[in-house]
Amino acid sequence: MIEVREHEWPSTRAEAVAVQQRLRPLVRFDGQPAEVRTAAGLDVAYDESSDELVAAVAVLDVPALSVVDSATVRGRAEFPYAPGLFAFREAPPLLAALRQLSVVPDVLVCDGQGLAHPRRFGLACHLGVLTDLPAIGVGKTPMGRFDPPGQRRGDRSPIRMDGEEVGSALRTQHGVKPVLVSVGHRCTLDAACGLVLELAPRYRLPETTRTADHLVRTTR
DNA sequence: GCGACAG
DNA sequence: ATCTTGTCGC
Repeated sequence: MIEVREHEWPSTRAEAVAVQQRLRPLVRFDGQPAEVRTAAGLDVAYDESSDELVAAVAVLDVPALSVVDSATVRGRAEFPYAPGLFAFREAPPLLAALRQLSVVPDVLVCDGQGLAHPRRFGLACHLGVLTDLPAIGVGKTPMGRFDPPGQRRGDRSPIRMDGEEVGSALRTQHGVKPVLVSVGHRCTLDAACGLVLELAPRYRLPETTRTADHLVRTTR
């Protein structure tokens, strides 16, 4: 079973920023699994009220990409959405879903950013640190700047923020808009991109997030 | 002051 | 995130 690190959930934005700065040094870049046999996709969907939500985790076998475990949780958003503070809204229900898994995945594939974040501590870093599981972020909307990568599957270009490289714009399919990959915890950028390509043999997004996404919209 | 701003 | 028609392509 997944053990979640002792942590606190702030009620104001200023406190939330302080929590990020406190947890940021705990991000590690070593300790990757020798081989990824299972990968978890995580996603959250909201109802009309925008505070009632469904969180889901789907664990897929790698490289078969078959679903080996999953969990869903219904709940309420306790923190308003704010750019840079995304994790305080989505991490609580996602952690609740992760606790329900009977299979501990080798890596968490998060919907959003990892180090490609204003304080280098996006959702993927947050979930990675709190569970101490390897984690990566796969986003659809850029937070940093990058030159368009080549048009072929596998082509990538560095994402930069404040002059430093924080991730990769990765083309998962020919001529399709790239996804934004960044390290969350216990992993390298190269390994993260390699994994995303392995998880996205046919569509733009990894099968992990596609499965989790399908799960949250059929659970409402 | 103005624009930008993961999901 | 969510609100939504038609359209192009496999």
